[in-house]
Amino acid sequence: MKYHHGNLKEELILSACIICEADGHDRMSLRSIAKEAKVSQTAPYRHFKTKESLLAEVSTRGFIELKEILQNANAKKTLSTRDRFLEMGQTYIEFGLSKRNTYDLMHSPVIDKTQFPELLNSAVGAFEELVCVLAELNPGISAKDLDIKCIHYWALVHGLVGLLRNDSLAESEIDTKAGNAMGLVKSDLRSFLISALEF
Amino acid sequence: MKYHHGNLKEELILSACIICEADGHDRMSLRSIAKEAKVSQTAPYRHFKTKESLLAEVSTRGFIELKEILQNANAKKTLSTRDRFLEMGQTYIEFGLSKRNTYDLMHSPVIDKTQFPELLNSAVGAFEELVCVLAELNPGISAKDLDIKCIHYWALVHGLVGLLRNDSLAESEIDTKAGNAMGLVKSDLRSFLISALEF
DNA sequence: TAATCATGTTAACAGTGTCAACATAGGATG
DNA sequence: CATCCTATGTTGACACTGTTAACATGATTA
Repeated sequence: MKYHHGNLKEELILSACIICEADGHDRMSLRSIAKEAKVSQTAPYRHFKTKESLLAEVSTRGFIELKEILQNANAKKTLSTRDRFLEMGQTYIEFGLSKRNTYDLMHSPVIDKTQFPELLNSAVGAFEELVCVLAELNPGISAKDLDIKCIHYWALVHGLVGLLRNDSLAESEIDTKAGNAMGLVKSDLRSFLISALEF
Repeated sequence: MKYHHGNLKEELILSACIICEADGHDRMSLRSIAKEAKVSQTAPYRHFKTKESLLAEVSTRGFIELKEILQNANAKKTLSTRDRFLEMGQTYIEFGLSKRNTYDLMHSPVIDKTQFPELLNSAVGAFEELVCVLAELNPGISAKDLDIKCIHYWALVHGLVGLLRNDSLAESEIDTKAGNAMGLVKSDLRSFLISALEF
């Protein structure tokens, strides 16, 4: 049995990604990850200065994956620009709903993005996918208006994920207007996005 | 010196509100709150079954305050419906930015809202303020379309807060498009909301 | 007055992130 | 080849956390 693991850093990150998505980043302990890699509790400290920096790595991978699937959605060249845009919106929201805990980590304030340039870059990268379609969708738009449109739609899908993530509202047994509306949107995301487009 | 505190529950909640906003809910410990109330570490457990339930109380008060300030914004009867709507949007966003940590707690998944009916009610209450203005702003709108509009704007402001909260993007030294756009929106929130209205 | 209940206390448990001190594997250097 | 250095691992410890159990006392009620 060799003393050195050989690939510990990567294995720790992968374990962290899995545990983080399974249990939520706040329930994830460095020790449990170390144990899963069959390594001592403090071994991770040879690769990550702090727990936060490991989480930053997980978050970064989340943004990278997000960027990739957004790119894929935008790469369906048989679709019209408008349809690709809708596809991207749907893709984003589905990512936020299926990778709940990872998505949560990605937007959690426990990680100070300014301290992790790579993380910041990956986050910006995902955002810029949206800029691309919107620029294509609105030829001749001024830079300022494009910026505003980007923020608008980014906020829209991001906010929508935040709301839909709240099962408490969407699936609340209390029959509130909010609950109804949420269910309505959730059941037909595409229609909602279209109507949002036409606002 | 009396053995019984007399008003411990309320004092704990108030302390929790302060500490939570100051340090963030994840850095807040029950023990520190107990210490601040000059009471033993386990005294809070006579009033709160778990830390989560104390946080739920803090969150509830956040939503109640949010509802109040939204109501206040909507109560400025000298303003047009449209201006009141804009006022509410601005109010919401400012709340999210000034009470960062509280806002974060209110939307944090660490609290399972389904387990705290009072919290759920307060959250729905705030939402319904938006429903009111939008109904007034769009007379004769169908129930379904109203629902969709509500979700749309709620998601928009909620998402915008989420993005603006990320100082990493808004104040990033990296001169990205995202950063530029964010600063643009932040500097003139009202214009942004107006343009969002006209989309 | 006596009994009960709400509300406080102390002691302890298992779990956490993190650090210091130590040990060895494997490559670089003489 | 021998030696040293650095990367990477280990053990042990610290202060802190949420939470429970067992106990004590203040206030209320019969």
